[in-house]
Amino acid sequence: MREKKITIYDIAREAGVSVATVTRVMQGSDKVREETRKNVQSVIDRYGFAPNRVAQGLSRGTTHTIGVILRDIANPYFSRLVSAADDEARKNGYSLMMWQIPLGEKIRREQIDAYLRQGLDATYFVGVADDTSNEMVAQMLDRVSREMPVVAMCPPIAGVKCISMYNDLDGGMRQAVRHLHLLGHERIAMIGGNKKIEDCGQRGLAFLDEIRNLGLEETDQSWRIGGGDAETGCREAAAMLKATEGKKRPTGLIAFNDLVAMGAIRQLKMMNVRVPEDVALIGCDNQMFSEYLDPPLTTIDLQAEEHARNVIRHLINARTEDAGEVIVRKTNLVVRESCGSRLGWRDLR
Amino acid sequence: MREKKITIYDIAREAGVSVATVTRVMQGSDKVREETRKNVQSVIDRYGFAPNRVAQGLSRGTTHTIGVILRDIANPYFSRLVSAADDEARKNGYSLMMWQIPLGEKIRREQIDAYLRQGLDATYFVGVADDTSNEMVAQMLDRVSREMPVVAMCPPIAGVKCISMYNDLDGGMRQAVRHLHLLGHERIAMIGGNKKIEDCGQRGLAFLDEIRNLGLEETDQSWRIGGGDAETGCREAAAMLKATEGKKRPTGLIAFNDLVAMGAIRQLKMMNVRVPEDVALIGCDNQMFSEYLDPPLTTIDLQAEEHARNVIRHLINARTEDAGEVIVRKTNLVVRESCGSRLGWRDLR
DNA sequence: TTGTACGCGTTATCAG
DNA sequence: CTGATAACGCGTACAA
Repeated sequence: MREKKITIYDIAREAGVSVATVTRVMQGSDKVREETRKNVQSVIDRYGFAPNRVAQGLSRGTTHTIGVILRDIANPYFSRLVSAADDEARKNGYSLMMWQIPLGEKIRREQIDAYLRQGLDATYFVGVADDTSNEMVAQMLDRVSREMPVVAMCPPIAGVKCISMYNDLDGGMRQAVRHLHLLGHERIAMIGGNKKIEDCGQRGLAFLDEIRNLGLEETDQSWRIGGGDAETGCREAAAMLKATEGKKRPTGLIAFNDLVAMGAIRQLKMMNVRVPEDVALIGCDNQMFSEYLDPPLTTIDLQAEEHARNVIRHLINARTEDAGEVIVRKTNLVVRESCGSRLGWRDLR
Repeated sequence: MREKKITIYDIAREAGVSVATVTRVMQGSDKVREETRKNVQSVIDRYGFAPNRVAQGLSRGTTHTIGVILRDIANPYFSRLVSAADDEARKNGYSLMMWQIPLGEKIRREQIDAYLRQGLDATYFVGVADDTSNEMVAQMLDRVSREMPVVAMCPPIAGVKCISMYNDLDGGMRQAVRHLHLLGHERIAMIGGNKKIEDCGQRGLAFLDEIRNLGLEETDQSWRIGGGDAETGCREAAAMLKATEGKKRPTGLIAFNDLVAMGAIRQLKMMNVRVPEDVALIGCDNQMFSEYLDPPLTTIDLQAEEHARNVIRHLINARTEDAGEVIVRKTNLVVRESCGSRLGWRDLR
C-alpha cells in the first residue's frame, strides 16, 4: 500500500547538491546562488517533494499542530468554534488535533501525559461553565500551560498561567434581564445551568443580581438549575409550571442556552402555554437552528466564529509574556420573536 | 515555558540499563529478566516517563493519528460523527486530526501533498452527496488511499481503492415515499439535494423511481433541487407553493435532510400552510433538534454514532485486502408527527 | 556559497 | 536476556 517515499536525500542527490542546500532552497534562504537555487527548485517541483512533517517535528521541535481540548464536539456551539478554528489554523499552515474529554469523566494523569507527549505546539481549551472551578481542569491546564501556549475559553482560573479569552456572559445575562423588564415583565426566571451555585462562574449569580437590581421578586422558582441540554429545558419548564400552578408564574424566561430554550419551548407548548404571549423566552448562543424555532428565538449571540479565529491567531503568535492575559468579549442580544418585543409593550398582569 | 523533557536515555541511565531494555520493558516484551523489569518499571513510574510520540512516529513510521477529511464540521450531522469517532479512536489509543475542505473550494494538489506528509496512519473521509462524482474528490481519495487505509463514507467511487461504508439512502428514500403513500398522499415532492441530477448518487433518482413505481404523478415540481441547508428549505418551499398556486400542490414533502426540513417548516407556516394537516413532511439525519421542531419531525435515521465508530474500528484493524470492500448500512424511519401518521388516514383531495 | 556531520527521541537489528 | 548501534528524515552548527 505504502510506496517508497522520496526524501530530501533523493532530491539532493538528483540535484547534485547537499541536503543542506535543499533545505536552504525550501526555506527561501538568500544564501544560495541563483543558479543552484533554480536547479534545486526544479528537482523539488519535478518530484513534488515536501518535507516529512514528523521528521521535521522531531528535528525542529515544532509540529504545526494545535490541540483542541473540549467536552463534546457534537454540541453545535462547539462545532462552530472548531470549524472556524480549523479554517483559520489551516490558512496559517497549522492543523488541529481533537481531544474530547467528556463532561463528567475523570481527567486522569495518564491522559494528560498522553496529550503532552504528542508534540503539540499550542492548546485551545474550550471550557464549559463550571470548568472555572473544576479542580481537574485546573490541574490539566496548569500542566499543559507549562509546556506550550494555551488559550482557554473560560474565565481565568486561579493558579493557571494561560491566556483567557471568554464571553461576558454576565453582561449578556443582565442585558437579557433588562430587555424582558423593559417589555414589562416583573417575574423573570432562569432555566438550566450548573448544578452547584458556586460552580456557575458569575453567570447565574449575575442573573439573580440583576433581578434584585431591578427590584424584581426573587422566589424559589427564580432559578431552576439543571444541565445545558434540551432535556433540561423540557424537564425544568414542566417543573416550573407545576410548582407555580395556581400561583402567579414567571412571564419571562431566560434559558441557559438555546438547547435548553428549545426544550422549554416544546414543553411549554405541550402544556398549552403560548410563547411569547404567555411566557417570553430568551436563549443563549444564537445557534444555527434558533431562528427556525417557532417562535424564532431571541438569544444572546457570542459570535462564535470570530471568537475561535481570534483564539487561533493568539495561539499562533503567542509569546511567553502573553500568559495571564485576559480578554473579555462583549455579547449581543439578537432580538427575534420569542420574547414578544415585536408585539410591543403588553399588560402582563 | 518548555521544561527539559526526560528521555528514554535518562531512564536507562537511572536504571543502569540500556535504552533497548527500557523499550522492551515499555513494550511488555517477555525477554526481560523479571528483576530487571521491575527495576526499570519503577524508574519509569517514578519519572512518569512516556515516549515522545513524534520520535516514535519517525522511528516506527506510525503516528497513531487518523485524519478526518470533511466539508464542514459545523454541520451538526458531521459533528456527531466526529464526536463518536474521536471517542472510539481515543479508546484505542488514537487521535483524530481534522482536515476541513469547504464545499465549493478547489482541492489543490499542494493541499493533498500537505495532508499526505503529516504521517497519518489512516483516513476517514466524510463525503457529501455529490462527492461520488466529484473529480477532485476522486483524485484526492485515490492519492490518499495509495498511502494509507481509507474508509470513505460515500458510495464507491470509480477507480478509487478504499473501503466504502455508506448509508442506504436509496432505501431510506423509498421507505419515506412509501410511508407517505400509505398515509394516502398521491402528490409527493422532494426538496433540496444536488444541483446536477447526475451528481446525486442514486438518491434523488431513487425518489423519482419510487414515485413512478407507485404510479404517482410526476411533475416539474416533483423535485426542487437546491442545497442541503435551512435556507434551501425556505427558498424551495416558497418557490414550490408559488409554482403550484391555484393548482393542486403536493401534500407530501420529503426534504433532503433535517436542515432543509427545518427551513421548509418555517416557510410553510409563514405562508399559512399547516404541517402536517396541509402538507406532510419527512426529513433525513435525525438531528438532535429534529424532535423539538414544531411539529416534531419524522425523519430517516442514520445512526451516526454507530456508523462513525464502525469506521474507526475498520481503520484501526484495516488490512490491505480490505480495500475495495463496500458496506451499506440500512436506515430507519423515525416516525414523529410531521407526516401526520399519528392522525390516522385522511382524505387528502 | 556549499557541504559534512551531528542531534532530535525511539525503535529495531544484530551481536554477544 | 542484554547492549551497542544503525536507521527514521530533517534542520543546522560548523567547517570549508
